[in-house]
Amino acid sequence: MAGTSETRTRPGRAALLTAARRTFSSKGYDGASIRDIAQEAGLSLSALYYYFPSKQDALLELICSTFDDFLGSAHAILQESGEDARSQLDALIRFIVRFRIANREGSRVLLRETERLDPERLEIARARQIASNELIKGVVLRGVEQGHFRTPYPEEAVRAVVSFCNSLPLWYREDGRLSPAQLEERYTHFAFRLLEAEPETSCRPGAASPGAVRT
Amino acid sequence: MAGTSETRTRPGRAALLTAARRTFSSKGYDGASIRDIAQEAGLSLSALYYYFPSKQDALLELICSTFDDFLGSAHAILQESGEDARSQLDALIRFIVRFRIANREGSRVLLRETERLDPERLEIARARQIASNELIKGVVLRGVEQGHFRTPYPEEAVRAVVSFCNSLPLWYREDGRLSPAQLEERYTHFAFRLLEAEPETSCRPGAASPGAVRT
Amino acid sequence: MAGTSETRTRPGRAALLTAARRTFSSKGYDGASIRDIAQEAGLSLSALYYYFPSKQDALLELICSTFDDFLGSAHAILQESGEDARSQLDALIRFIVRFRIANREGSRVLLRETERLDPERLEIARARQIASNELIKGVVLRGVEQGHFRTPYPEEAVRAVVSFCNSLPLWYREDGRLSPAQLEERYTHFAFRLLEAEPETSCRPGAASPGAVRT
Amino acid sequence: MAGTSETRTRPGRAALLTAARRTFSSKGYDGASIRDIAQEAGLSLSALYYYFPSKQDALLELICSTFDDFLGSAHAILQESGEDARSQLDALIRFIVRFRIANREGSRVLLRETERLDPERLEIARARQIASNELIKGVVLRGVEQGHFRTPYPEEAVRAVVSFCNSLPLWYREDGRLSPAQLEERYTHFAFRLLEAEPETSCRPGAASPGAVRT
DNA sequence: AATGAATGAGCCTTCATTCAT
DNA sequence: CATGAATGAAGGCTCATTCAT
Repeated sequence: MAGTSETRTRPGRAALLTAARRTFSSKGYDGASIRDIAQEAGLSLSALYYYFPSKQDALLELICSTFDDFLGSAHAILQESGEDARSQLDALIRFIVRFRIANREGSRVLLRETERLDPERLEIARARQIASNELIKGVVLRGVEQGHFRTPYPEEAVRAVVSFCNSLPLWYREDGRLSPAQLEERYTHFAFRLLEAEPETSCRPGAASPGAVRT
Repeated sequence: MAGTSETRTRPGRAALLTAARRTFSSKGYDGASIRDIAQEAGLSLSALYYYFPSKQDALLELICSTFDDFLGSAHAILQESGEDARSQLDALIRFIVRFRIANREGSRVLLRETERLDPERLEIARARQIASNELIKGVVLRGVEQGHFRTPYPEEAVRAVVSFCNSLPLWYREDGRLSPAQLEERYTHFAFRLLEAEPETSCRPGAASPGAVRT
Repeated sequence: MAGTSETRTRPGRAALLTAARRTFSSKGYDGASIRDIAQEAGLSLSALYYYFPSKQDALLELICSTFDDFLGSAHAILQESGEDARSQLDALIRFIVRFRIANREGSRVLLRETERLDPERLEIARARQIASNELIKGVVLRGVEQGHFRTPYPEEAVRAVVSFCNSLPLWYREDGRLSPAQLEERYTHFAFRLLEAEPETSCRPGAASPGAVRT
Repeated sequence: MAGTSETRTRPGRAALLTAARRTFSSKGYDGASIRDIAQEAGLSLSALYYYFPSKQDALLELICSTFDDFLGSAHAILQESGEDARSQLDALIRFIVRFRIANREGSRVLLRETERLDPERLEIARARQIASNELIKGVVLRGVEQGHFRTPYPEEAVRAVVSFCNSLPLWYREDGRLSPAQLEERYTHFAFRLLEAEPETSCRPGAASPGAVRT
C-alpha cells in the first residue's frame, strides 16, 4: 500500500498532506492559505516548510501521489480482468467510481487544481494525466476493434465517459441516496450504453440486478 | 440580446465584465486579483469599484448573467421544439453544446467558481443553478414517462448527461479537431444512447449523418 | 536643485526615500525592514509598494539619485575651477568632503550597500560608480602629466585619497571637534601631500591658515 | 599560531568560523542566514548551536579573534622595530597591509559588521577597536613629538592613513595588478607622505625601489 | 465617470532558535 | 557530538478596499 512506511515514520508530513488535501479540496489552491492547512493539520505554519519546499510543491506532491495511487491500482485491475475489453471496461469503470468516491478530496484537487501548478510542475503532473487517460482510451479502442463497442465516435465517447465519472467527487456525499456499489452499477451501465456495447452478451456478473435504492 | 443597451451606454462596465470573465476563467476567482482584471480591461483599479461594490459582486454578476442568458435561451428553445420529449432533448442538448462552446469562459466561471461565492450570494446563484438543472431533468423525466427514454436510472442519467456537456468548456479549443456542429451531433447522440431512447423512431433531423471530421 | 518638483508633488515618495536613506544608513540594507522604513516615514507599509516596485528598487533609486547629485555637482565644479589640475583637485576634494558630510546618510548607503543590489541593478549603479571614480582619476592623472603631482603611484594614490574622503560619513558627527570647513582644509591638505604636489606654488587661496580648532 | 590546538581538537568549530567569516564577509551579517553558514561549513544547522550560543556570538567571536590576531602581531612587530617612530610606522603599515590582505574576509567583517553587534557585545568589540586605533595613533604621535612627522593635523592624518589601509579588503583581489609586497611599498610611501615625514633620513630598508609592477 | 494615493489584513516564505533523541 | 523535527516571529510583498478629488 502506498505511503505506509512514510505515514508511520513521518507523521507530521502525512498529517500535512491530509490537511492540504482537505483544504485544497474545499477552498481551492488559491483560496487555501498555508495557515489554513497548518491549522487543519494541527501543526505550526512553519512545519509545512520543513516538509515541503513550497505550497506549489505540496500541491504537486498531492496530485502526483493521487495519480500514482490511481494508476497503480488501475493497472493491477486491468491485468486481473482478462482479455475481453468488456470485462476490462467493466472492472475499470467500477474501480474509477470506487476511487473517485473513496479519494473524493484527492480527486477534486487533481481534477480542478492541477492547472494551478506552475509550468514546470504542470508538466510533471500532465504526464500522469495523459497516462491515466490513455489507459481508459486503450481499453475502449480495443473494444471497438474487437467489435464489442459500436459507438461511431469512440474518442469523444471516452471523453464523455471519463467526464461523468470524474464528476462524481463534485457532488457525491456519504449520506446521499445511493451507495458506492449502486453508483458502480449505474456508471458501468451508462458507460456500456454510451459506448453502444452489444447488448446480448453482457458478461458482467452483477449487471442483471440494478441494485435497490438505499433506504 | 441581453445587455445591449447597457453595453452601449456603459462601455466601462462591459469591458470589466469581459475582463473579469476572462481572468476568473483562466486564473480562478481566488487566483485572479482585481488588478489583473482592471489591467485586462485597460482601466484603473478604482474603476472596478465604480461599477461593482466588490469582487464578490463582480463574480455574482458574471455568474448570474451567464445563467440568465442560458436559462432565457433554453426556455425559448424548449417552447419552439414541440411536445415530444425527444425533440425537446435534441434541441436542448444542441443548445447546451452551442452555449458551452460560445460562452466557454463564462461557463467555466459558472461551473467552477460558483462555490467561491459567500453564503448569501451563493444562494442567489444556486437558485439559478437549480432552475437550470430542473429544466433538463424535466425534459428527461417527461420522456421517461412518455416511454421514449428507457433508462432504469433517470436521475443519475441526467447528471451524467449534464456532466459530459459541462465538461466541454474544460477542453474545447477553437482550433480543435471537431466543429461545434459536429460536437452537437455527437453529444446528442451520446445523450440519446445514455438515456436509452427507443432507437427506431428517431425523429432528429440531422441524426442520420454523423458529420464528417473536419480537416 | 534635484528632486524639487517631485518633492513638492509627491510628498509621500520623498518621505519614503528620506526614511529609506536614514534606515538603510543606520541598520544596513538587510537589517532594515520595510516596516522600519514605513514607520520612519510615518506611512503605512504598503505605501512603499505604491511608490517602489520592491525594496531593491528603493535601494537602487536611493543610490542612483545620490550618485547623480554627486556627479552633477562635481562636473559643474570642475568646469568652474579652471584648467590647472591643482585648482581642480582642490575644488573637487573640498566638494567631496562637503558632499560626504552633507549627504552623510546617502553616502553611507551608496558606499556600503551598493553590493546588496542584485546583479541586474548592481550594473546600473556600478556604471555611476565608475563614472564617479574616473572623474577623480582624470583630474589626478592630468595633474601628473602636467607635472604638478609627482607621486610615483598615481593610480593607487587616487584610491587612497578617495578612501579617506569616503571614510568621512563613517565617523563624522555634527557635534564633533572639527567643522566641515576645517575638514575641507585638512583633507585637501592630505590629498596634496599624498599626491606629492609641488610645494612652492600652492595656488589654493585658503591653504595658508590651517583653520583653528573649534571650541 | 593562534587556535591551533582548538583547530585540531574541534574541527567543526573551526569549519563554522571559517564559513561564518566567508559568509558574513560576502553577504553581510544580516544578509547571511545561519543556514547559509552551516551549509558553507558542510554541517547541519543545529551544529552551529552546539558551538555558538547564537548568531550574535558567532559574529562576536569572529570579530574578537580577528582583532586579537591583529593586536597580538602588531604589538610583537612594534617591539621588534626599535625606538624610532619612523621605523615603527614603517613596520606597522607594512603589517597592516599584509594583515588586511591575508585576512581579507575577517577584516571585512570586523570593519563593516561590528556595528551589527548588540550593545553589550558591541562594547566588548569596541574595546579592541580602540586599542587597535590607539596603537597606531601612539606611534604617529610619538613621531610627531620626535619631530619626524611634521603634519599639522596628526589626529586626522592618523584617521586618513588608517582609512586607506582599511579600504584594502574592499577591493583587493589575488589576481590583481599589484602583489602584496608592492602594496606594502606603496601604502607605507603614502603614509609617510601624508604624515609629512622628514624626507632626507628615510630609514626604511626597501624604500628605495618602488617595486616593479607584476606581469 | 474615473483616478491616484493610501491602507490594514493577509499572503507565502525565511528567520533564528529550541529540544528530544 | 550532532541531528531531525518543529516553532514563533518576522521577512518582503500583494490583497481587496476606501476616499478625496
